[in-house]
Amino acid sequence: MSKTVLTRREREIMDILYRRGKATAHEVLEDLAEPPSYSAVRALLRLLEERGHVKHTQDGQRYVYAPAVARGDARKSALSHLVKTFFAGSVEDAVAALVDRSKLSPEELDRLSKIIDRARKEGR
Amino acid sequence: MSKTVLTRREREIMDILYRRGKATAHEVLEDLAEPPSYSAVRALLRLLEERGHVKHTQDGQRYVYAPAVARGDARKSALSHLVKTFFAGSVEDAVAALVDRSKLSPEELDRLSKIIDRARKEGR
DNA sequence: TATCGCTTGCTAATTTTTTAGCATCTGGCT
DNA sequence: AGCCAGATGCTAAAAAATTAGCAAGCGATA
Repeated sequence: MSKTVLTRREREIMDILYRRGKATAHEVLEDLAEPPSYSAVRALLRLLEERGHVKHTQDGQRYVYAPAVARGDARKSALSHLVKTFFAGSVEDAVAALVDRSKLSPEELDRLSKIIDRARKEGR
Repeated sequence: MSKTVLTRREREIMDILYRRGKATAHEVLEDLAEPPSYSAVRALLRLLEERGHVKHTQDGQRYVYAPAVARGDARKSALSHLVKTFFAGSVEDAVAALVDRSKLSPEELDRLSKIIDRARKEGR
């Protein structure tokens, strides 16, 4: 398993890739808050690829980068880390914080109820 | 505003502090997966304090460190970052993933239903 | 074909992070 | 008093990350 702990810039770039799904070096550069040079971004992407965090496909003459691990898996591990770190492992508390903190529309709340009901059924 | 992006070690240490609430340098060292020297940990803690991420209180002759920003605020910002990055801003999707991914007991599911009901009432 | 605009590959230098080690202080114990 | 254990402060060295710059390839187009 490759090193899971990323450096600052690496983390920033991975986040952008997860947000966009995929991106060229230029697009990554655009999204960086305090952008370094274009060269620096390319170098980082190359490094990330070397370490297995990212893969690229060729589109015409340029590279399009995407996270190497599926969005779903990344979500799972990010969630589990967050729950462990900030909510002492309590999923319930985490959900509560999410729901409380954001103004959800009645429709969204209904859908959440459904999700919970479904979990209840699947559970037995 | 102090720099919000932490280095690798800094992030690791902050996570430990959030998990434990507070900790001495020794305790932080214990929890680190690939621990450096005790000196290194102390140096990092000092740095983190200097940059305002951490504060310490004195207990007898040793320092007890704790995150400088309240757990609640840290939760909020971690959640919001995660939702933005991995769920395209959809709180609903994030909650769904949390619920799906973890085996919750019927009691927990009931409590979640209540949380949602409450949000519904507060919403109008 | 000549050249412009875009790309990548690579290298080397700078900056930042990370680390260890030593000096020092304090409190308890013999 | 003298000594030990355990703590901090500080500094300098080592390692890693971050960056810029240059060489070179490719395709479009004048």
